Amino acid sequence: MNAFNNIEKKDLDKLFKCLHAINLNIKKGGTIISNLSNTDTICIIIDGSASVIRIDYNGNKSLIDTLHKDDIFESKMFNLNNSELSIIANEETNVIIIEYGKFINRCKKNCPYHNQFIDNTLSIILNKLNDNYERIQILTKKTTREKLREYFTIISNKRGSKRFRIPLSYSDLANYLSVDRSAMMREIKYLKEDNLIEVENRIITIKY
Amino acid sequence: MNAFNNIEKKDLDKLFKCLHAINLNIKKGGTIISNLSNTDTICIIIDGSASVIRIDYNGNKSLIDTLHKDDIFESKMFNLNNSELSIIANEETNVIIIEYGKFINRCKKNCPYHNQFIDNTLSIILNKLNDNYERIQILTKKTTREKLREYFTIISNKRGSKRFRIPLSYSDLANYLSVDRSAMMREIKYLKEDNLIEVENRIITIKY
DNA sequence: AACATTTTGTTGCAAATGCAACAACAAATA
DNA sequence: TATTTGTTGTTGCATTTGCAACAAAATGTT
Repeated sequence: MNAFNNIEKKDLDKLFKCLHAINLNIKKGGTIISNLSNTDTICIIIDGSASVIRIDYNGNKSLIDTLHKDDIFESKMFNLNNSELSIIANEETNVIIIEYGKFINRCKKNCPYHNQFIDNTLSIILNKLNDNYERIQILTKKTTREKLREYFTIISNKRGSKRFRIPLSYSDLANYLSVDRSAMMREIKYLKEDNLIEVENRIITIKY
Repeated sequence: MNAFNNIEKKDLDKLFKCLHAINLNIKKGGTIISNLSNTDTICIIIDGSASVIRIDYNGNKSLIDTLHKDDIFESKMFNLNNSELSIIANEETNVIIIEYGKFINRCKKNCPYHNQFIDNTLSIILNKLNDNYERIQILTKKTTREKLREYFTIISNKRGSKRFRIPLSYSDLANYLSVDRSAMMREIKYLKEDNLIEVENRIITIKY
């Protein structure tokens, strides 16, 4: 799913004009958006990836989210009172920037492609919300074992198979689950010993 | 903020007709929506409150979210593959049910109130997304102490004061932070002893 | 007012977890 | 190809945490 799904090529140009969309190419490490408090903008990742970073009043940085191809960022999503937000490109990244007002206020003509665009955007945002609920579902589990099992069943259900490849490195998975990596590796070992899963590299098989 | 903000009373009836909106009054314990897999619906809580409950393949129930007045529920938010979802009224609750298709496909007339309604809805959803990011920000902290401090600073920033009343009982707070209640009480005691906070019932003062 | 129910405060103890530290690989880069 | 950088696997140990269990307050209900 992407924000321009089901919009014909010939209409895209019209849409971009209507939205006053700005194309940006940002090199690795470059800042896509900073200091969001003032501007209400939508940012669509065309390709590449970026990190959403929060800088609190003490100057501590924390990674809030990672944006990938087709992802949408909107300032209201991260309304982190009293702290600054930056979006930094993790690699060469192309984005489209749109002012929120231009996005939401359709012109009088009621162009079908603008409606389609809003429809797509809403879908992507609802999907993001779903991802968050999934993560909360995992993070609220008390033990590392429960977190792993919840994560594995979610992936397994998505793929429709008890055998699947996890889409993260084990280091990244530990971060996602918010547990110590070494403790997580230990727990995976125990899950294997208890014959609940099988592991070959990043391919997991659930045995129950 | 509520989904019908800035829509005039006289337009509301037209909007409801246009949306084919259904009003429901559900008594305490009653089911608002169940078995969501098939229907793509939007549910707006007019007053009362409700619990979003997930029932997994083993029949285990877990509370996913609590809906309050003005909250919006959309099935795509909880696209929990392979498990059922129910929304149960926690008290007498009035809701409005709208089919997603009717919501997103504006009629040819491009009625301003329909646009306003979509605008409002998107705002509420973005706000929900923000709430989720806040909770994830808290849940990814490793220790109970860090979770508490993160929670306190978020509330403090929202209220614009170092002294504030927490909007939850301590039992509910423990649930929200996903920590053991007794362990949390112990940690609050330590925070007091270390002179980092002051506590009078549910009023907290941050001392740094 | 009497009763039941929920919330709060506290503690000992066992279990789970983070941390530090290191070695073996694998992958990316010069 | 050599070298640097990142990932995986493992362990001992101190700390944190969940759990169980109980009493005291507070709150809600008849």
